[in-house]
Amino acid sequence: MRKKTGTGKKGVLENLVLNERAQLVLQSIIENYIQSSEPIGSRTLSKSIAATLSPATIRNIMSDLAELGYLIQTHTSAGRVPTDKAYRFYVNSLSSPTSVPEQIKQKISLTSTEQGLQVEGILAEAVRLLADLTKFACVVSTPKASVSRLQRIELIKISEDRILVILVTKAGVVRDKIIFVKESHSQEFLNSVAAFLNDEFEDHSMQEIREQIHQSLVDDRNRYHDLLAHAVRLGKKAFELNNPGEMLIDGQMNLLLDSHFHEQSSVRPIIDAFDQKNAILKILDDSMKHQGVHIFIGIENNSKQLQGCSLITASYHNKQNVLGSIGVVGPTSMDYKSIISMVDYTAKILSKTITEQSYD
Amino acid sequence: MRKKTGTGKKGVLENLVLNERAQLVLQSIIENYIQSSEPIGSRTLSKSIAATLSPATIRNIMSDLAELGYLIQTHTSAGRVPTDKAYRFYVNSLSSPTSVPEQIKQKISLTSTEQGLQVEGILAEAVRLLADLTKFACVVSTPKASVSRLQRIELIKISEDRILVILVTKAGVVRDKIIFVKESHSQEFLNSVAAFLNDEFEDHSMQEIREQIHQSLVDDRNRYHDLLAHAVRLGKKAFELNNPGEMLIDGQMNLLLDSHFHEQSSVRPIIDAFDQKNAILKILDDSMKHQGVHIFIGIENNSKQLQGCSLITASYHNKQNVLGSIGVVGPTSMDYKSIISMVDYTAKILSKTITEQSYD
DNA sequence: TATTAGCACTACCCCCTAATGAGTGCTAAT
DNA sequence: ATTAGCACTCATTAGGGGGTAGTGCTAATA
Repeated sequence: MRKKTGTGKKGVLENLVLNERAQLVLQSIIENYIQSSEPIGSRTLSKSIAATLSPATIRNIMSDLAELGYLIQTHTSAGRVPTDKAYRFYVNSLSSPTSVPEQIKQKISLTSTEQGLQVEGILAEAVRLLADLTKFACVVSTPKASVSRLQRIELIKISEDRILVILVTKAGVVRDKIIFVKESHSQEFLNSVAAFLNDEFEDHSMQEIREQIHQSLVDDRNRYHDLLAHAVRLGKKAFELNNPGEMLIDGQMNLLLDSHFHEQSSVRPIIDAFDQKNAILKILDDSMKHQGVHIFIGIENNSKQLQGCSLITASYHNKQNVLGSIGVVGPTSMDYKSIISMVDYTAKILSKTITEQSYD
Repeated sequence: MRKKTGTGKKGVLENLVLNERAQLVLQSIIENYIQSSEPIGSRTLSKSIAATLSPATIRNIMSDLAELGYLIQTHTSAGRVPTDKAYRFYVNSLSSPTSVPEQIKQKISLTSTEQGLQVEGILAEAVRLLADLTKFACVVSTPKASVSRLQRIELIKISEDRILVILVTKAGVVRDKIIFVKESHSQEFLNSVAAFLNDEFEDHSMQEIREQIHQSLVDDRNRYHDLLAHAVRLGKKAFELNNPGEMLIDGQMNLLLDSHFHEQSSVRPIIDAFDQKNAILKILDDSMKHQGVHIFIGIENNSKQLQGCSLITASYHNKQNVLGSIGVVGPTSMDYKSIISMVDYTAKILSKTITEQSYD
């Protein structure tokens, strides 16, 4: 801690804003640390920094930065390490995502449409790609059922008491599920029910459909209309929420092998978070609310388990709707600049690919 | 190495078969090592072993066992560690799978059928369950497309140039895929094509179907029959192999956190094997050929990457066919006895669950 | 007044050493 | 055939010293 020697002395602090030089030093520390993941000392910094400043001057600045909570020391005679607050400063100071190097752009391309894969397949390819590029763990949330709009429903009689329901959404997601019925229906009958449901609900969101069906169930008039009554009852079952695997994960292993996590124990809670899914899903959901890249740094995460890492996410969409988000989970000391641009670019390519094969 | 002192002296070796006491010692070493994963010395063993043998005697026996390749020393003055050959001996000496403790049996139950999940969902639950129980990595191969028999095919017009193909197999696997066509077909026409294909191919294996379709393509006569010609052409596309994710993996992380793998570096090749999939798939495939539990110990694996671990697998089936295998990937020093019984029991429950919801 | 050189101080890291102890192989006694 | 005894090996641990990268403070300097 640096002693203030006079009343007029202000150090790096001026109206709670870092002065320019302090910003430069902080940024330099962060960039150095991101590269080496080892505490940065004043001497090292004095060499690597653009402006010519002596180690002593830098020490003074660093001392102030430490006092303001941007830096910490692991022990007395060690160099300094950026805090989450520092990363937040750093990230905010970055403007919009920088453009991705051409050679990496070439790697980011999704070929799965050619193989007739559906959305899930495309997502799987995207998340794998991003994991390979960033060398961190990556996640992508599958399109939310509630916002997806119906393209087509099909009912197929599989056995006397089982009906296969196929739901195709405008975004190109195909969901199949089997429902059990007490009474047997002929395929012809199922066809008319399906036709009715298609007529009634095409282009409606799943959420709306469920609500309307619920409404109809309450409504007594339907009871006397045979087709309608069955349609409503089957429809209720068919549109009931089933969300198998709301997110895809890839590259978890990268975390364990990453040098930024010096100790295994620090990765453990993150792994647990992956297993439980909900904390990460929450973040992916949140990031769907606004355009562009979102950054969640360590301590800022509501989930305790995720306070040892940072997430960088971006939503993907088709022509009509925001469908989900894709993101990277890595150490707080990750290379934000390049990761941000990769996530941004990948999300854009993903959106483009999905839009191309959507049905509207 | 123990010096042979006379012509009549035989040590533990008698006609290339270990004598009873040597077997006991070896077994005891292995069981100790499985528990502690630390080299076993003669003194430790002398205490834990049932028969009363002095450390010196045990040393002699151990020396012989080492000479025969059952044990190795990490260094001169260290205790001894079982080799893969020793594990093979140990595993062979175990009779059939021992029964699973009641309290674990209760944990092994698959609830996903109640939620209307299909085969993939059941497999996912099974592999997760097994990973949780064993604390190792687990894999399961999805039913092989080639042996699955057709229950139903459905063609749904999605847009002018896209048709959604739904394949339902007797085992209850639903596969959907989108095929692209140059000329537009009406839904009615697609229905008759589907009806034709269903008539023709129900209960045939995918393999057979592909072959017959190929045959028909060569056959000139079909050219003049419009429906037939289209059916054949669409059918060809529909039945073309697409195998998204032929195996499901869970619990990879367990390996990295396991104490048996002292060094991270030893897990690396295994992780790579998971990524590449084919080596593990090969083993799962092989294990489908015979009933019961299969054990692959370290060096016995053809794949170099897998020589640092053991696999325990068992096939699962429905009433008619062997469908795939489920297995555990763990250290060569895993607790074979209990893992074997868990895999065995899980595979049986899995078979039962799948059989119940198969269509024949 | 801001910057910097100088200096005392701190604590980690690395290397060396010595002591410890678990384990072995061999031999001779039982 | 078994075991007690003994010399020997070698990993592991603890302790000590030198080196080093870093700090904070003070006083000199521009």
